[in-house]
Amino acid sequence: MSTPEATPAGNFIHDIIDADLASGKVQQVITRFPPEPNGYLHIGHAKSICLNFGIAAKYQGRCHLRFDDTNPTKEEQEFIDSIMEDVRWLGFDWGEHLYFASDYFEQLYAWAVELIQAGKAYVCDLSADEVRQYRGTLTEPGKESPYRTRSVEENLELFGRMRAGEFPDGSKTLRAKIDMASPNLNLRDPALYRIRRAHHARTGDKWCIYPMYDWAHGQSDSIERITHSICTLEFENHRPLYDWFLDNLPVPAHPQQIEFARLNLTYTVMSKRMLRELVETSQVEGWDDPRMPTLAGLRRRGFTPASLRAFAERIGVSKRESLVDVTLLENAVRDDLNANARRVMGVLRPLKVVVENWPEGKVEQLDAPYHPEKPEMGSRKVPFTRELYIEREDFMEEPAKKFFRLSPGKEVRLRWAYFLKCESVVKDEAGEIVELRCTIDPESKGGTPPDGRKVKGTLHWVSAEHAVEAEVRLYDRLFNHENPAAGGDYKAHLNPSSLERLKGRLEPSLERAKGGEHFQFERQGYFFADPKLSKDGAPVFNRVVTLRDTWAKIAGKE
RNA sequence: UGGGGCAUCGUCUAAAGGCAGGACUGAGGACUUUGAAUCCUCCUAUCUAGGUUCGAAUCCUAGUGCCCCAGCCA
Repeated sequence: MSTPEATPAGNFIHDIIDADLASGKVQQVITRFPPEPNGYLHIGHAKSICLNFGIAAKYQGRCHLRFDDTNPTKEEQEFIDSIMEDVRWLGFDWGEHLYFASDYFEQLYAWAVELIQAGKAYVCDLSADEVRQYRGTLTEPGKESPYRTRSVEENLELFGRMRAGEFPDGSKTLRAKIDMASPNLNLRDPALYRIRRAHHARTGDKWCIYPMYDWAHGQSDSIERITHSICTLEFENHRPLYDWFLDNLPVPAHPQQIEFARLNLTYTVMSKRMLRELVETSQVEGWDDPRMPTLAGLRRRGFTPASLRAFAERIGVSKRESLVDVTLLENAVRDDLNANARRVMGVLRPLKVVVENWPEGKVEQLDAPYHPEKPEMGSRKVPFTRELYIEREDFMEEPAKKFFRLSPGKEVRLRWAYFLKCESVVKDEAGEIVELRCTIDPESKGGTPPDGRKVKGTLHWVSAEHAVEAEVRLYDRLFNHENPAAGGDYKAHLNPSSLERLKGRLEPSLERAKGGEHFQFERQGYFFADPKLSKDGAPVFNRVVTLRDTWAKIAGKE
């Protein structure tokens, strides 16, 4: 069991566990994360993973990884693999406690037989349509199935033949005999088994009957001696059924189901259906597209496991449905990368600068520290030459109020280099600025002139001759609506400019950047060398998140 | 309209009858070789109406609003 960081800050589930420990109801806390392998994990799952593994760590218990693989028509090995990879990447370790609900199929079958013997389950021949008719509605009770009164012997025989494959798919179900008049629809004789000739990723063609979620989940929890079975709010209505099974079966333990509110994040969608649709309709480049809220996507974008854990910690856990502001996530990754990412310089939209008083051909290697607060991170050399690029938006011919970057006659500092003064502006026939003629103060080498004069602006820059050209991908939110799933047509809210690809001019050290490395491009944001796209000597950078931009705020107000 | 849940700053989330606290956001300032980071200051909340109580976010009553449930999905 790994424990990434100490994580107190309690929630209502911790309170329940504290009470159970205090009363002696449980000695060791055991939780589980139970994904269905029918899709990729997303940040909502990360909340659950952090909760369950976090509890195990806090109480020195353990957390199992259990795949809820009871529906072979939807589940695939690809998803099993990706889920394990994602949980590990997030920083959690289930040790030897990897389980599959399908491991329990035999035991589940035996319990079903016992339920039949106890007169509490029966084989029903109603079609799916008929079952729906018989179920009643929210306000009216259901009708009992005509097959409800079959004898134990007949049920046993029929159930055995269901398993043996004697009946066609969908022709029969095994149902619990509970109460067709219950106001809780889950208790109106729920199906336990359906007949489905489908190849299962783990059991192959051994079975043609498969257990339903409700029948499998609680018993699986019990087999694994889970003490606290934590799930999302929509399963609250299932808890009476969860308990009914455990109360009516000779199970080894009766775990406690606890529900919490799932995560919703602004400017994205979280439903598996919608995410799948985005992938299948090529709105994104795949499950791991850096704009996706999947763990694979966030990982490729450059989010760190620590930042996701910190985010989970900050949003807390409760039963209130909420829509968490995505800036919380963005700030979590800024915090992590601010502390740990090397600073480098890269110009995204270049504007040429000619330093008139710098000799042609002269190259000076200047020392530039990698982190302003962590000298132990070392430094690299950046070449200074007569022709440079600066950021286009760092120059204004007619400066706005409070603009203290470069403009005609004004002086700024080039980071780690010299003070630079703009002498004149060169334009093309169309009136576009194509070049700046400037001079530097040779006395100001390193960035501090001996006369002690100050400048308000410091600019990043790169030597034109030495610049490495690399693809830089500027990612923005996938949707331009705070809650795209709310209205119905979420695709109408897709942000058309969620990806901008451009050719950056980067400082030479970046040519050696390896896929998987993080950087701060100073004054721009945090970037990540895409592990999938980067090649040796040809990195591709994803923008994880911009830096906070006070200037944009000021400029926006003017 | 049956049943199950949930209502606290803009957003999340604490407070188990005793000063409504924290984080993020926002506003202002200090510092700054990143308009970043850091530091300081400040603003903003108990769904409504009654009741119990010396005292209510918390207990009671009656409302209101939102979410979930009619898969042989999970």
